[in-house]
Amino acid sequence: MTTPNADTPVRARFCPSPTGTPHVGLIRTALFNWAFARHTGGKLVFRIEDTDAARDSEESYAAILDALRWLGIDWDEGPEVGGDYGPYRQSQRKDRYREVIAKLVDGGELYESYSTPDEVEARRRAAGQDPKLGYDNADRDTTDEQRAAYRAEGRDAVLRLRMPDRDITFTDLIRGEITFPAGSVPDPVLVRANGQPLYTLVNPVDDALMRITHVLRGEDLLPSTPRQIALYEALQRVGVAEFTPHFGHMPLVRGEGNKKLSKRDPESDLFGYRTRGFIPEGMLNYLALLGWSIADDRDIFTMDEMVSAFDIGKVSPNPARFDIKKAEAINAEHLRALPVAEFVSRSVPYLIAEGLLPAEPTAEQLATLTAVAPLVQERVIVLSDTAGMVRFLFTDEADFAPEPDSAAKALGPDAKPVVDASIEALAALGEWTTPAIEGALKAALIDGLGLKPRKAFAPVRVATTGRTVSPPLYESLELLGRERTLTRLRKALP
RNA sequence: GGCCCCGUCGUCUAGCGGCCUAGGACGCCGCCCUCUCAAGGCGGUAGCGCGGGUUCAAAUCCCGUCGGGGCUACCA
Repeated sequence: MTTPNADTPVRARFCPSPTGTPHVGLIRTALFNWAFARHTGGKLVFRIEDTDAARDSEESYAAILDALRWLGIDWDEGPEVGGDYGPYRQSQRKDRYREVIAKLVDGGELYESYSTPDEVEARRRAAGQDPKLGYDNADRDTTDEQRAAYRAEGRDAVLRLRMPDRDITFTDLIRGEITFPAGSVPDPVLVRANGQPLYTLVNPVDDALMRITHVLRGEDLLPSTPRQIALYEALQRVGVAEFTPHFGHMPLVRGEGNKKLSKRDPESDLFGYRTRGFIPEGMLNYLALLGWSIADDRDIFTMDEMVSAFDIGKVSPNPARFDIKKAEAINAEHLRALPVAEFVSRSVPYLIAEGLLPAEPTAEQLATLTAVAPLVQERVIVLSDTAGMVRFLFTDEADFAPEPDSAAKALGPDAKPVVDASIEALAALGEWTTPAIEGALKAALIDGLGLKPRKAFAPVRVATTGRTVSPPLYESLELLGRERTLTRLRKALP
């Protein structure tokens, strides 16, 4: 088979069909194509495969663009950026398909098939075979007379590609040599009876017209490769394609229970992660780990690092399980690596969503947030966690109340002496600073009441921050201010 | 059923014939640090599916077997 010359510039592509919300497996495919294109200095072509009007939606199309832009996966040709091989939405390429179909028909590469699915199944059963075997190539040699008879009956024909009568072998970029025996792939339908081209036709045709050199896609498409190779060869014979691209089949992303992560599975929803506060750096880094590794002793890296190190040949052929714990750990690492100002600005939308901040936070609110940010940054794994950590700073006294579980643990009757002593010590405090607060509380509770630190600070923490888990106590109190601290301590116990 | 792919700790992986009494990461457990929780540090747990070959030597090569997965539409 004719493959691209080694010096042909790389043209990879990402071609989702806009059905449903973006799936993490789909994004992983986009990421690897992107990294491959960037690493090789080639182009990434982005094409929308919207040939199924019944399933495609404009919302889904917009969601895919949103997803790629959020993640920073950019494309060189495609929707909204244009390019020399457009249009890049298949729904706008109908005329091209018509031309190609005509060439294939003229070249004798396609044949009319009048068998209905029911008839094929009946023939399989009659022959004692499993209907799952699919089409039986029965119409390959239909005569002109027979065709005329079918048409006279009012039947319409689909157009099928005649599969070559030989083994089809290709070298997969990830898996090595793969061979499909002759006769194991039935002649595929390329054009519907109503004249509409199918994915089986338009996907390879567009790859050919767009001069795609490398097809990197999910392993689920591996079985369709032989018929695509056969089509490429036909396209070359009729002068539409110059070569058959290289193929690389990436391992599937699995969910619980070893099955392919389904679109229906909430775990597969990319935007679910964004809503929780995964950041692009963390999401991408984790997705990259699903089948690829940058080194044997490191798994945290930036996309620049990925691009310079990426090698499609080093992608693992094994299916990978989407592990939320690991994803969270990776995200947390990237979150901690953010400059404080960046952490703050990325947290704000989540705090607004939680109702802790108004749509237009004041300078004072932002200053408070910036002050606690370093304390919370290393305690959260997703940005939405920030809300729980800073709620105590952005809640009015009238609305403030410790979380019931925490109150039950730390604000029982035996907390009274602690709270009273704390109020007394803090009210008398000269300067309201972290060291002063620490000194006052330790003197009053540890030295004064003779309590263990663990016992001493829990009531104060819960009374003022509302939770047993909070940013460091003295710093939190300093930020809260003396008046609010004392108010909360006084209201802490009935 | 047919065709194809895959098989190293629970999970993701490194490993491409000797550097492996198998390395890293997440998880989990313990210790240290400590005002809570994290972070950080230290330590631990746990794996080459099985059986044959080839070889002086196999996680690495070959065959078989078992197991898992994918595809099998006039969807993409």
